Amino acid sequence: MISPSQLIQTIRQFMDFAMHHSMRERVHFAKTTGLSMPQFGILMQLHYRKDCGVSDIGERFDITSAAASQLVDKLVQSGLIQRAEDPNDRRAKLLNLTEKGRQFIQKGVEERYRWVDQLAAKLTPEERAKVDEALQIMTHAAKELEAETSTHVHA
Amino acid sequence: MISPSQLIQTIRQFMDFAMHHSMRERVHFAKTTGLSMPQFGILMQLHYRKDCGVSDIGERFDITSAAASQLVDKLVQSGLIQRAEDPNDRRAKLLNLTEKGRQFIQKGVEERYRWVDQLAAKLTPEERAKVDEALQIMTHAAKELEAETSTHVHA
DNA sequence: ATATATAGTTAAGCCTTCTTAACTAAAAAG
DNA sequence: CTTTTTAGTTAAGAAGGCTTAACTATATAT
Repeated sequence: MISPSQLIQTIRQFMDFAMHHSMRERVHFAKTTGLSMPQFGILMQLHYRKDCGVSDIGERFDITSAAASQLVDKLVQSGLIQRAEDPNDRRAKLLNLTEKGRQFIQKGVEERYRWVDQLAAKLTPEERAKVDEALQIMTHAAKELEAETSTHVHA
Repeated sequence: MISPSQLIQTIRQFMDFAMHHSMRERVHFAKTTGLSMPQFGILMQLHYRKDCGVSDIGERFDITSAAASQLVDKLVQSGLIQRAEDPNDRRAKLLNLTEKGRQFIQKGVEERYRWVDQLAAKLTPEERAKVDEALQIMTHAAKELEAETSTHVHA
């Protein structure tokens, strides 16, 4: 019987490792592609969520909409994201990755997940099965959590 | 039988979620404490690795030693890290968190891992056991990988 | 011993981000 | 229909990060 606090400890420990490595790869990828970290962050946000508004970006990164608008504009000019008018609310914009932006992110995935690949290579077949199952459980829980939270927001 | 590529896919998917949430919490914590992201990054690096040199910081974040030195200096002046002379090489510095710095990081842990707590709460006891085991396997593999890589560097 | 390389600091200046404030346009509320 | 709120943009200026270049001090190599 695993206590919740032990589990949390285990997850945190792994997340610490994962964050540490991801951050390095994130920094490196941004640097080699000539993107600033804030710009790269926005790209990743749009990779994760479609149809963001400008103020969603601001909220996500704790900056004003003005700042978000300026950053977004640079990415639009670089051709990495597209800024369309929302047909349901003509004040609002729908931000999304362009095809170029998607390819850009994709190109970085290999590099950004090099650590994951190395990690996976170290596991035995039985370990692989266990890890695969566990992380699918976690991902599933994460998706549920997300669905709940977004309904709470609407409520 | 889980193929390596499926496993990698599963890990990446979870890491995507984890990174996305961690980043938000990271940004928020830095903002509320008045730290810039680069400064917070250095703090986390020192949380992770003791006795860093200034140039290690530069290497980690892909900036020049000059830039690293300036950022480090600000954190020293805030009393969050200490910069001692390396007795084995009097040119070099040993950077470490101060007690204040450690408390600072610790205070942020609760906030930064709120998502992990929520996630853990959604699991059944059996799932907890599976996830705990799997992530311990991963953390173990990560530590091994780290040990290997650092010996390769010395070789 | 002399020369070279390494670790770090400092200063000048550039560039980006970010904020505030003023503005436009559309939606929602009265 | 008027007023108010909301979404986003623009411009000016402040703040911070980053680079280059010049420098000090220590360690290593010849």
